[in-house]
Amino acid sequence: MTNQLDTCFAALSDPTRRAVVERLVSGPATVSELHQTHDIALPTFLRHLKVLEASGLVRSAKKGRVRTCHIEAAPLMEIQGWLEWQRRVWDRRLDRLSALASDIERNTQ
Amino acid sequence: MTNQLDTCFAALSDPTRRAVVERLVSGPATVSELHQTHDIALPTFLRHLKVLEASGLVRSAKKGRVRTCHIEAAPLMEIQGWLEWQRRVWDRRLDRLSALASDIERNTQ
DNA sequence: GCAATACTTAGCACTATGACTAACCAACTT
DNA sequence: AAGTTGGTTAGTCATAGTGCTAAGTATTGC
Repeated sequence: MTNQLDTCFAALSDPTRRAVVERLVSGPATVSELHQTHDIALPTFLRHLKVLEASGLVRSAKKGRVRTCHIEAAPLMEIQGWLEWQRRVWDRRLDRLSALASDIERNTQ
Repeated sequence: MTNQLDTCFAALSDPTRRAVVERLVSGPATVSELHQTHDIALPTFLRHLKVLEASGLVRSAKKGRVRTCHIEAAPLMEIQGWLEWQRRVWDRRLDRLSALASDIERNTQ
């Protein structure tokens, strides 16, 4: 069961790939444009792009000999959703704890 | 430069480890409690816990022979922050695009 | 003190990841 | 048509990650 969250989190665990995402949120770019700012061999960089595509975070299309990449919002939102869920549970727990604390305070007065 | 984001995203890319986080947001638990619900060998499971600790997402303390784990909110918030940042840039871009679209519409009328 | 409990360490196997080079293909340019 | 550009494939290497078993340590309970 290889989840979308699995591959997305994995994709974002690499600084090169996060940099690509950071670039793509402000608009599409070609492979060479993206590659320019990274000091690694092109084939290596391409593998990073493939990881991003496999995760669904990035899509691309080839026109002539140029491949243009753009970001896909949905997977990012899925991650946000997961985090939001954790935060909610966490917050509820803190609430319970502080409620408990005031209870104790009241009873000891 | 091994970033906190690197290790946190990597930690969360594994379903076993995400399950641990999901469990810990609702309160601390011991190693065996956490292990119970996972069908893997204890040493293997312990390595997952170590990955979580190394990332800063989980802290633990040993009392007697029992180790109790709890979650740390800060790293989760750092991830949320990064995502939020991407979303903001992305949204701004969409705004610019739709503004451009209405400009064109106006000019062609 | 002996046994059970709760981890912990060490070591092995296998797969996956991230880097490289070399060579290749396909589409523009001149 | 020949060369340049933009991307791709294939193959190698080293390291890191995930699973296991077996054996060890340190508390706790009887």
